Amino acid sequence: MNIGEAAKASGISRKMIRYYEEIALLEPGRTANGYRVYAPQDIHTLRFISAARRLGFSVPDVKALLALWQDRSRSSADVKRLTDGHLRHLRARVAELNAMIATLETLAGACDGDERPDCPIINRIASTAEPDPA
Amino acid sequence: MNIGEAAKASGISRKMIRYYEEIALLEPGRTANGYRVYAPQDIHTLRFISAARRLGFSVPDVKALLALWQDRSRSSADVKRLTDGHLRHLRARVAELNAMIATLETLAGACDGDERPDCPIINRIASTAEPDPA
DNA sequence: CTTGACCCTCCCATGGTGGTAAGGTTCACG
DNA sequence: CGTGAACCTTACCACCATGGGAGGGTCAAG
Repeated sequence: MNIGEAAKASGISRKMIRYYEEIALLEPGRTANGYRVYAPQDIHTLRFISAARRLGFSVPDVKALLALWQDRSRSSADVKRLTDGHLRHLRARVAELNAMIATLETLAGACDGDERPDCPIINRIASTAEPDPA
Repeated sequence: MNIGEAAKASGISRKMIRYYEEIALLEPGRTANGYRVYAPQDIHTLRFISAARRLGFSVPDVKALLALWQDRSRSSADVKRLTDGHLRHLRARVAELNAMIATLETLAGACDGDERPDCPIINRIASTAEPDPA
């Protein structure tokens, strides 16, 4: 299986497949002329990577997950620990984004959105930016 | 005002202040020996940038906001349009993250987290990754 | 005059992803 | 058998933000 077919089979671009190899997430074989060859197990690994990425795991986390996956003597506690850390990260990010959304919704709701220059959104950003009264 | 003082006054690192200058968000003066000099207006601009970044606006968006801020004949509709676009982006991102969180919470909830290898989290990622039955 | 605290520019790294250029290979069709 | 398309290879560059560091200039206080 060539890299092009592997890309189709895994839904990962050729570029990213080469990148994942570069950072040692997988190690496909090579033909005599240097072409990468993907065995079914490599495709499975690529799809594992893709699934983990879709769950938002960082590439280093994916690397750790792959190692755990391939380690038959892993403890599920390790997987759970990694997942819980990732969940904390995701929840923190969502909280940040929700705070931004709340502020922006308030401001946008107060903005007339007409042809006049007066705008609470930009006023708010500018006033937050005013020099310290100190 | 030197870059160090500007950094303290704006809460933006020296590195980023130079970067913002490089991408033409501001243009401080220079002393004879090449040191950057920040006027009060520059500090205000830096703080504007910081406030907009904290609201999650991308640097290109911040550039547009700065231009609108400095344009006394702007229409508030332009500001609102930009903000609404940003809001859509934020909401979409939150929805993605929430979907990941929901899946991961379910899986983590079903994972014993003990010393045994069996783990629904990794099983799920691996089975999502199985070859197409096709 | 030395020392320490600044400042300068230039390069490198990250995390993921895309592009592109210059070259080699393989295959099917004529 | 030749040739062109469709692959493959490596090696760069880009993005967005941000941080680090090297190597060197400047300035003020002691």
